[in-house]
Amino acid sequence: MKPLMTLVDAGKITIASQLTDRLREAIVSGQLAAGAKINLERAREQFAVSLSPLREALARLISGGLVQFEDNRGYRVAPVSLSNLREITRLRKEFEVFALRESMSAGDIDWESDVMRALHKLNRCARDAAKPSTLEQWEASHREFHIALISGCRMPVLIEFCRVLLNLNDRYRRTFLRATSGDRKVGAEHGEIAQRAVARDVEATCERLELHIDRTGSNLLRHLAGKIGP
Amino acid sequence: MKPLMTLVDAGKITIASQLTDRLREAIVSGQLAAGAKINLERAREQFAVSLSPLREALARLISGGLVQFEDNRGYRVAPVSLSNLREITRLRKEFEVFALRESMSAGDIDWESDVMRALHKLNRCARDAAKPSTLEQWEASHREFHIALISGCRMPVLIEFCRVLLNLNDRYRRTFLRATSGDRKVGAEHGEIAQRAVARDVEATCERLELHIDRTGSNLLRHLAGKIGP
DNA sequence: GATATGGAAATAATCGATTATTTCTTGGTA
DNA sequence: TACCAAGAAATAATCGATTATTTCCATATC
Repeated sequence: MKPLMTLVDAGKITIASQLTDRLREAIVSGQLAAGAKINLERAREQFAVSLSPLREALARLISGGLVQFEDNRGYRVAPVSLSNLREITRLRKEFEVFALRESMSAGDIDWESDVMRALHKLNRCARDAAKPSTLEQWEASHREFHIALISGCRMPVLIEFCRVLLNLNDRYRRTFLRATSGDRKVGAEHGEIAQRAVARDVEATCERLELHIDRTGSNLLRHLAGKIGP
Repeated sequence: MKPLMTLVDAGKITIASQLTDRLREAIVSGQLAAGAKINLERAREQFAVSLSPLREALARLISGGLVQFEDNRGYRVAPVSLSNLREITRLRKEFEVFALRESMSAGDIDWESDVMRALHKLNRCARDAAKPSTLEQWEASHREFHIALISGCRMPVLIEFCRVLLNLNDRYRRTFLRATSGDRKVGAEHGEIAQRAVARDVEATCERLELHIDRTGSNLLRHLAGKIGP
């Protein structure tokens, strides 16, 4: 019996599960390059694990769209493309706005509180381009904020879909927009969306989220086109 | 070199990949009961495979929503519930209709042809309750038809999401509606949707697909409530 | 020169055995 | 009886070694 332990770490215990998180982070952060072949032997050494948990972790990442697989040819990091980024942006608008609308209709006080908590945490994250750990912290808080917004909808499958889209989107931002300074507008947008969401100002909130996703998506597309287009 | 082989089977070669398909089919067909724990040792024997490909196949199925996993407690078949079925129906309406609308806007002649081909194949499937293989064939054709409808949208991520929802939905139908006779109305609905889709009669098509999903969903809900409710 | 062929090296896939963790059972105690 | 602890059995997780497949390269052939 180790109930305290369980409560304290509450996290992934097995190698395969830890590795799943580490690999996802490595891909989303751009540490593992888009489109790159994943050599099992080298990955095994790099992450200091054995083959079985490595394969299991990679298998789990396939349907998140971050890893591709082909029989007898192994695993590779999913490539990036303009069309993929366009689709992700389009789907985020469709799915997240739908989920947010549901949240405002079904969310209770706990949901409202979670949104405000996530907003506060996000606002308190100081991004210091010199310290990568602060960037990672901001990314985590940012993802949590967007998930918190839609978590009132009580649709676990939908939330999971949105989480997948957020991961895919974050990879583009972290890989191709790394140096960007904190873009003042974004912070203000988050605050306004959160405020109006808990106030159940449905149409205005949805409109603003859609605009927010669109604006950040277009910004990303511009940068990406500059890097892989010409 | 085996180019002919590759062309002929064009399919899954490794044990892990074949097993992924077999396990998905076993779950969707109800052969593996919803909510049931998956004992690795017994599964290993039942499917006559070794542990590594078994774990890898199960890992791949997690994010399709058919398999759940917990560290050190292993894998289990995802449970069914009224709320889960309600969510799936809701999401299918939202996303399949969205994808169909896009298809009608972006689909080319190949898309139209695929739709008509899938419709024809589906119509030619005679369901004989005495012959399970005919039921399986119908299921495959039915899934293919719904995928063909939305495949014109050119959004691979969205198509994959819809495929996941279709799998989840099919499990409910195959598990809780097995004995149902061919329900005449459904066949007519498919035909009408396909015809109007290729005619780009956007609003009428979307309306009918939404109704189709809603009707089959409600029917399922009724049956399911009768079996697990009281 | 382009293309095919054979074999070696690299890599992926699988297996059987071992280790770690959980679950079950039994016996003790308040 | 209800609760707890210790040991045993069952099960999950991991490892190292083996097998199968692909990729690469040198050579031969047209």
